[in-house]
Amino acid sequence: MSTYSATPPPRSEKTLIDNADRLAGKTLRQIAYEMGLTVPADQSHAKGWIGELMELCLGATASSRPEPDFQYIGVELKTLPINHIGKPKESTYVCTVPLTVEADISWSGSVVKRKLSRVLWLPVEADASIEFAQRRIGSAFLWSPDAQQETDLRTDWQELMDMIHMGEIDKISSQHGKVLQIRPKAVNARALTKTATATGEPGFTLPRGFYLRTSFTHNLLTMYAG
DNA sequence: CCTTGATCATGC
DNA sequence: GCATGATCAAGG
Repeated sequence: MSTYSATPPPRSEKTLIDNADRLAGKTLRQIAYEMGLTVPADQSHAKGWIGELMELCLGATASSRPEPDFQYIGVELKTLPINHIGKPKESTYVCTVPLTVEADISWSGSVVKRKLSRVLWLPVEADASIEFAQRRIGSAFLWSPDAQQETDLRTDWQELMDMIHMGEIDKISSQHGKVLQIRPKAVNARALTKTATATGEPGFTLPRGFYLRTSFTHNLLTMYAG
């Protein structure tokens, strides 16, 4: 995505919020025009476009590294597609699931915890009845997990990672996990990656990702955007 | 209508 | 292939 001018990386949360506030109420078409870009005709071939546009507008820097989008202030950016009744339309991708056994892996050292420790949530209209370019950005809010959310996330993460370390990745379905689930995250269903196995021999399985359930992000909306 | 499993684009 | 940004689309 090339553009006239990317925003400099924010050095404070206030700067980030101020920048996000200036996007609120604007349509994708307006924002794209200001950035010297064109809105894709078909979102099915540009699934991550809104997120990438918002990264440019807000000065995200992490690129494709497993680090927070705003490196100086340790904040992750997540767009949140909202349907016609104000609920999240899709689950939220968090990060890739590590499938090989690694030393000293713990919740406190996990990528899931790091990424979710501080998040700028940016609601975006996503109802099918609204033309893609006419969809508006909503009011962003900064979030950190409260005690209950942290417990739920840690419990799910631990349970899922325990299964992986036991070589049981192929027993994990998307129904595991109260708030955090594991689902495929691959180029297609034939993709393979190395995984731990019960015998300790290397195995191969479909690459997976951690996702937040829509019930979880809906709760965030009611807590912060209500 | 919602969830699950599958998929699209991009940079290394 | 892996990690980022996610949504699509079939079936329950």
